[in-house]
Amino acid sequence: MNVDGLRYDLLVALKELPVIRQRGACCELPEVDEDWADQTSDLMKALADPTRLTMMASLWKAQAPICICDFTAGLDLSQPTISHHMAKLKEAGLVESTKQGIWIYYRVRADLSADTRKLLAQLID
Amino acid sequence: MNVDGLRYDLLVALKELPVIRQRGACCELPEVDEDWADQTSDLMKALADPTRLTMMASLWKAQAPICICDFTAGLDLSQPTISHHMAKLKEAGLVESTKQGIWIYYRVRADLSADTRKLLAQLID
DNA sequence: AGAGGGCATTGATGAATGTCGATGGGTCAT
DNA sequence: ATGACCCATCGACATTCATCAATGCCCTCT
Repeated sequence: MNVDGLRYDLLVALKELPVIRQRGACCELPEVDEDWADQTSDLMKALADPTRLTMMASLWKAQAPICICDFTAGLDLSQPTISHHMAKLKEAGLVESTKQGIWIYYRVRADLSADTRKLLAQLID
Repeated sequence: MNVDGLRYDLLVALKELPVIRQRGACCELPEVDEDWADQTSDLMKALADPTRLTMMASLWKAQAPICICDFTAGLDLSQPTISHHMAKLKEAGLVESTKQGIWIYYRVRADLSADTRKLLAQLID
C-alpha cells in the first residue's frame, strides 16, 4: 500500500520519521559542538588500543601507583612499546608519573575531571 | 632526607606505594580480561573520530532516524566518506539502517546493551 | 523505457599508528 | 669509576586509516 510513495509499514517501523521527503531536499541535523567532538575523539583515541586500555584498567583498579617495569614484565610487548603507550595516556591527560629512584610510577591523574572519571568507571567497573 | 634510598616526601605523594622495590623484581598487575580489552578497544575505535562522534551524537540526540543525505549535506565531507564512516558505526553495532524509497535512514540500534547506552549517555548528554 | 537522484563499493593515495632495535641519559650498587 | 638496571627517545618499517574520484546498483518520476 502506497501513499505519496511511502509505505505505511515502514512509517510504523520508523518512529518519528521526519517529514515526507522530497528529492534533493534535506533536513537539519541536531546541533553537535565541534570542539566537543574533537576533544572527545582525542579521548577515545587514547583508549582505542587494547594495551592502553589494559594499562588504564590496571591503574584504575589498583588505585595506586604502578611501576612501568611491572607493565613491561606483565604485558607481552617490548619496553619501548610499553613506554610509547604510557606516553600516549599521559599526553591525553589520563595519567601522571612520579620518579622514585630508578623506577617511574604511573597513576591515574589525581585532578581528572568528574566526567572523565565517570566514563572510566562506566568502562572498567 | 633519605631512608633506604627513598625520599619521604615522595612516599607521601604516592599513596599506597608498593613494597620497597629491589632491582630486577617486579610486582603483579591487577587482572584485566583480555577479551574485554579487545572488545572495548574496538568500541573506542569506532568512536575515535570527530565525524563519527558527531554522527553518533546527532542520532543519539535526535532519538529518531536520520537520512544519510542529511549528514552528507550537513557535514563538510564527500558522500563516500560519510558512507564509509556510517558503515563503521554499523559494523561496530552502534547503528542500524532502514531503507525508505531512495533514502536510507540510520538510527541508534534498538537492541543496544545497557552498558553501551550508559556509555553513550555519559559521553554525549 | 529512459533519466536522474541516493547511496554503497572500489581503487588509490597520503597520513597516522603500532611495533621494535638501537641508543642515551639517569640512578644505584660494588 | 665501572657495571647494571630502568626508562625515554630516535629511526625505521609495516599496517591501518581517512579521504576522495569514479563507478555501479537501486529506486522513483516522467
